[in-house]
Amino acid sequence: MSENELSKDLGRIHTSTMADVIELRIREYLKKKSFKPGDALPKEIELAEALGVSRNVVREALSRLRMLGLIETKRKRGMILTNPDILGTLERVMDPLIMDKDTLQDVFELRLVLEMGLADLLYIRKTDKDIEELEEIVDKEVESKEHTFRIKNEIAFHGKLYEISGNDTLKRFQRMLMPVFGYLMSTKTNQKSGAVTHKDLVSILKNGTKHEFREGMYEHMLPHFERLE
Amino acid sequence: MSENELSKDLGRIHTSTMADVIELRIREYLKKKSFKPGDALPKEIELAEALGVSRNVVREALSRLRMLGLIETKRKRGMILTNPDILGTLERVMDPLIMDKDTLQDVFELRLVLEMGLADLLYIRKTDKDIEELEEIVDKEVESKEHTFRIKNEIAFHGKLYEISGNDTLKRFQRMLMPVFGYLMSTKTNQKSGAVTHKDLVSILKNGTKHEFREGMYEHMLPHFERLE
DNA sequence: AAATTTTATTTTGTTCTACATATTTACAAA
DNA sequence: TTTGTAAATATGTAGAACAAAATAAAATTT
Repeated sequence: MSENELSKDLGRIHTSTMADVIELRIREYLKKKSFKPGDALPKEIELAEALGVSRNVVREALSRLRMLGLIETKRKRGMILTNPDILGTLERVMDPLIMDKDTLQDVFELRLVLEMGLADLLYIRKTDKDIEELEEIVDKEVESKEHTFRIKNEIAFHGKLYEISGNDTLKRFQRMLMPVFGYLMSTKTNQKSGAVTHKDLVSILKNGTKHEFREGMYEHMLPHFERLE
Repeated sequence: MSENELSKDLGRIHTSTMADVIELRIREYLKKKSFKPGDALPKEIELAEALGVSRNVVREALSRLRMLGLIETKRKRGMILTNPDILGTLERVMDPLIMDKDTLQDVFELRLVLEMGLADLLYIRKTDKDIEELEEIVDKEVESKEHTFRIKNEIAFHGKLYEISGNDTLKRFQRMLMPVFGYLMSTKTNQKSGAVTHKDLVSILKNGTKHEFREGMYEHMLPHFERLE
């Protein structure tokens, strides 16, 4: 692996392809001209000629922007700028099996941070109906001790919390983080959960203070936090 | 805008292009065959033939995967799967000027959640040197009351907090959220900050408890939280 | 004159061919 | 064993061509 060492020391040369360049140029162009959603972009041929590349290259770049949700194209009408789906691309790459170890750990911690920071939104937006639904979820917990059920229930409980937050982006984000979290859990031996149970958390959310909830959540997550350093 | 209303009610028809389909198919293929980073992909022509489309379409799809950091290609060696840069694409679309209102609000709240959930990591990882650096930052605050300086300083302070968290992904994520936050701040009239200052927070982080820090951060952010509902 | 149908036009979507370029592989030479 | 050279090969880029869809314009009917 001395070759790898060497390339690390020298720094890999990064010969970017035309599509890379053009993608950037177009994005810069849109920003510079302060395009807003709904505005029409130049035609493919115009872009190709203006940039001095083939239509093929332009299309590869545009294909990327289309994936990002930055633009939409209609057969004859041309292309228009659109509100991007900011999490759409994240979903494509958030796969624990292909992520490097450090990022995996980062995402694990990110989830803990989110969970701990959720309390304020919850206490602003929780309703009686939400509490009822949470109670339903935790009531089912005592019924089964089966492993697969426990996981499902874990997901249901925490998922519901994010739902209560009333923040769709946050909720979707959490749904993406879940597989990563689950993957790491499955690789680690010690899986015991904290002293504070889901049932306890619901009880606090119903009658306790925000501060108590935060402390409870911390205790609930304690085994995870204790592993950090 | 009744047309827009109508299309919203009916649900937009989603005529996906070949590149969309092929991109998905290739991603599914990689997952199904459980490709790992370093594994070589089939050649472009092989993919094109196997999928029954032109090489061009395949290239548009591959161009997307290349942008996601999922694959890397070398001139003759072919393509290999790589550890994707999970935040790379987020950076491309996290622009307050083109995001829709709801997402903007979601991201605003997301930042509050992160900030509130940060305490645990901070208390696990803070060092004396970190505290010193924070003190340096807040010391500069009293010097100038200029608007641009205040913003810069705000960024420096909160940025340093994320740095202390020792989580690169989190830090990078925060850096992306910053412009969104800044944009929303500039549009809102009431910009007064909380009763707890940066200086107070540093003092707590130095000598106080985790719990006190959380309460302090909440007070610091109070004007933002009060706007929520 | 207004409404409808037909035709023409335009722009993206897709395919195909061709060639340039870089890099591996194999082989030859020092 | 190392270095240099040539052949092979996969990707990168270009260009032409046509299909398909949606608009705009023209022609027709009412």
